[in-house]
Amino acid sequence: MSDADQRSYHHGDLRQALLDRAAEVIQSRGIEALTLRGLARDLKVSHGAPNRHFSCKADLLTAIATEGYSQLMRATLSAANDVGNDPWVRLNAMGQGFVHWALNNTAQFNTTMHPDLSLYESAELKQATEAFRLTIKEAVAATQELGNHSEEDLETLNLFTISVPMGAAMWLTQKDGLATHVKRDKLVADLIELVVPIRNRTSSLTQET
Amino acid sequence: MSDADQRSYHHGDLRQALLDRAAEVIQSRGIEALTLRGLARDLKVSHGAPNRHFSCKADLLTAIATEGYSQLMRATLSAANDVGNDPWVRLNAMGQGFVHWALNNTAQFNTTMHPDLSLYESAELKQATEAFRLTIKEAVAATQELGNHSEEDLETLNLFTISVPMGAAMWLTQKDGLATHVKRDKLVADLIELVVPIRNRTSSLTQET
DNA sequence: AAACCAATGTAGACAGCGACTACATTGGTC
DNA sequence: GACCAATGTAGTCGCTGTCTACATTGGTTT
Repeated sequence: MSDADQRSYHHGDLRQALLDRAAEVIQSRGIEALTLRGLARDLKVSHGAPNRHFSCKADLLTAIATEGYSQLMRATLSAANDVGNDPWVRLNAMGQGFVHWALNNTAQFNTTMHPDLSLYESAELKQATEAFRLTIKEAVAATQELGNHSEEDLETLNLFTISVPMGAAMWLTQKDGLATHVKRDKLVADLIELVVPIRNRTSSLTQET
Repeated sequence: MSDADQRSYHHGDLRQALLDRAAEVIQSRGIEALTLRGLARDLKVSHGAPNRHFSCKADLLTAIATEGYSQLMRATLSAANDVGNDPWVRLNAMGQGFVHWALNNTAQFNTTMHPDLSLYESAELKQATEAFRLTIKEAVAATQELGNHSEEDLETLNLFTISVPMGAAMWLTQKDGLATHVKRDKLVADLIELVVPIRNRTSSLTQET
């Protein structure tokens, strides 16, 4: 027996191990092929062990989705904070951050957006979803106050701004997606530029005066 | 026994009946809750009957998705043909047609975009997907030739144009989506206007001269 | 009209799965 | 050291997908 097999009766962090392994399975064989018993086999625990952490399969998927929205929010906010205080530049970065997170975490992204989960009515997932939406909405509102599509209804502008990264992520994460891997970063940058233009422009902070 | 029960040994059109019932089940209980045996029970046929038309569950979902892309293409082309020959006006109508089809056929839309299906590698689905993409791409190219974002790469512009309806459909078809039912049509129209503006503008066909 | 046959339905079997139960082991707390 | 909640194990049940053998049908060929 190798050292790896010398586990104690308790796994230690089975919950996180299940989440991690689930993402791998979804990535390679799809959400439908994910089974709690399969995860248990992969992690060398009994078939009932996963139920101690997730009451059912939908509960596991919901946990992945909740974490997905949380990571998505962190990724977008992190991208914004990397580029300073200009609301336009920040919003642009957030759009790119959204798409890049989706492309780098395909399985989690797909699970996060799985339409079945809204039927499960999880309070945690709902909260995470709302928190993310609010983050985007505030960023959009900040640019609108500076004159970005100032004549548009905020709801419309918000939907527009969030639809482009979402739609792009949907198309690009598909197999045989619309773009090759090489030019992906430039494509994403050019795409978001069409929604939140920041090139050939002095800082809005100076324009603001 | 009622007349409805006086069926012959053969169903008549079990395949289409399965597809229709599947959409209903997905709508009300989600893709994960869809079972071939459940469909068989609902349609009063034996549990093995669905296998004569769909070799497995993935095959059924793929058929729904294939039909979904086909309907999506017809819906967008139909919307374009309703508004004449101006490429901008047509593309605008196609965007709205996309979103409206998704909102009116939520279950089919969700199934059509199900990420698992790309793992199944169906030739028919691939063909339907490509046909739809080509339809959009040609419409985008037609507007670009008339000067719509003429400086942009066609691939970027295509992704932009198709991402907005896709992203909007994803958000709006979710439970607790971003918009209420009443203002939905106006919201969609305003949204697409941001991507393919046609208001306050004379016909591009006259501008073309 | 009778024979034929591919399409389509039925019935049974099997392994795998989700979900539940009773029981076992652990580590921390009084 | 006793206790106990958290966590893992093992067994069971009904349901599912999928396969196989068999039954029924309608259309085609002769």
